[in-house]
Amino acid sequence: MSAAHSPSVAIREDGWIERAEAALAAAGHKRGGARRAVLELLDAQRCALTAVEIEDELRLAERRVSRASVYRILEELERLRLVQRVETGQAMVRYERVCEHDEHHHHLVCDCCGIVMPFSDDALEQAISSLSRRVPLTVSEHEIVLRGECRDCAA
Amino acid sequence: MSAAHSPSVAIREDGWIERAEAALAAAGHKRGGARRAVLELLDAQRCALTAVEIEDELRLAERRVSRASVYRILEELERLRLVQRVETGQAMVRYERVCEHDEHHHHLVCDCCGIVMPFSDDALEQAISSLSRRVPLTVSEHEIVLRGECRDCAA
DNA sequence: TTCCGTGCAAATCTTTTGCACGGTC
DNA sequence: GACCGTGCAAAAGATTTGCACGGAA
Repeated sequence: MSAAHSPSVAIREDGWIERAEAALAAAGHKRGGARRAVLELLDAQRCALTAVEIEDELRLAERRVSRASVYRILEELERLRLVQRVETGQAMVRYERVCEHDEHHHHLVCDCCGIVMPFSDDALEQAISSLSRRVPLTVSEHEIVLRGECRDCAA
Repeated sequence: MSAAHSPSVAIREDGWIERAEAALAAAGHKRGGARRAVLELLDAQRCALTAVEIEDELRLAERRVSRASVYRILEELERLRLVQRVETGQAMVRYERVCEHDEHHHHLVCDCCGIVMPFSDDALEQAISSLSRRVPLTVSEHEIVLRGECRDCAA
C-alpha cells in the first residue's frame, strides 16, 4: 500500500487524497471536479473547517463549489471514514481529514475568539483506550474538546 | 450553604434547585413559573436533554412552556454555570445540570439508536487535568464523547 | 447511452429575536 | 407602578432535498 510515488513529492507522504480517491472509486463513485477541489482543500488543512469555510476558501481559490455539494461531499467522506466531524460547541460542525498513521488529535477551543487548535496526548489516549474496553458500548470513535481562553484573548 | 431542609427530603441532598434559585436571585432575576418548571425537570434527570425534549416532557407533565422560553432559560442557566451543554454530534444540543460535589461525567453515544449514557472515569480525569496545565489555553471546561454501538443495537 | 455529480432554489429544522401581556417585586 | 419573564409569531442560520443539466464511464 505504501509504494513510492514520484521522487519529488516530499513533505507529507501520507497520500490521503490518493487513499480517498481509491475509497471513493471502490464505493462506486465517479470522479467529479467539485469533490476533487474539496479533497485538495481538506488535504491542505492542519485543522478542522466548517462547510461554510470550505465554500469560502474554494471561492477565493476560484474554484467555486455550491454549498449543497460541499455538504453532500462531506457526508459521503464521513461515511467512508475519510473525514471526521468535530463538534466544537460553536454553531457549525467542523470537518477534517482522518489520517491513518499520523497521530490522531483533539481540539482546544477558545470561548472568546473561537479559534480551534489541535493537540494530542499519549496519556489521554491510553486512558481512553483502556476505558473503551470497559463501557457498555463498542466504541468506534471518541472526541475530546478542551474549552477555555487562549493566550491572545487573555492578554 | 448546606443547611438542613425539611426532615423527609432524603435521596439527593444535592440541592441543585436551591442553588440555582439562589444564583438566579443573586444575578437579579425575578421568579417565574416556566423557569421553575424547567429547573425541576432538569433536576430530576440523570442525563442530558435537548430543548425539544424538555418542551415535550413539560407538555406531558401539563406544565407547558414555550420553546423560546426553554431556550432563553437554558441560555441563562448556562451563563450562570448551572447547566452545561453537551455536544453529542446529533443535530441538537443537549443540556444537563452541573453538580458541585457529584462527580462530573461524560457521555457515551450510540450512533445507531442515538441513546446517550453518562460515564465517569478517574484515570481519564487525571489525564485531562494534567494535560490542561500544559496546553496554550486556560482550560475552563472539557468534554468527552465516546461514540459507537450500544449493546441493544449490537444484539 | 446511462447514470452520477453538481448547481440552484426551495424546504426543513434548530435556535434566536421582536413584541405585547401579565406577573413579580 | 416599573420591569422582567413568558408566549406567540416571525426571523435567522445551518443543513438537506428536489430537480434538471452536463460530464464521466
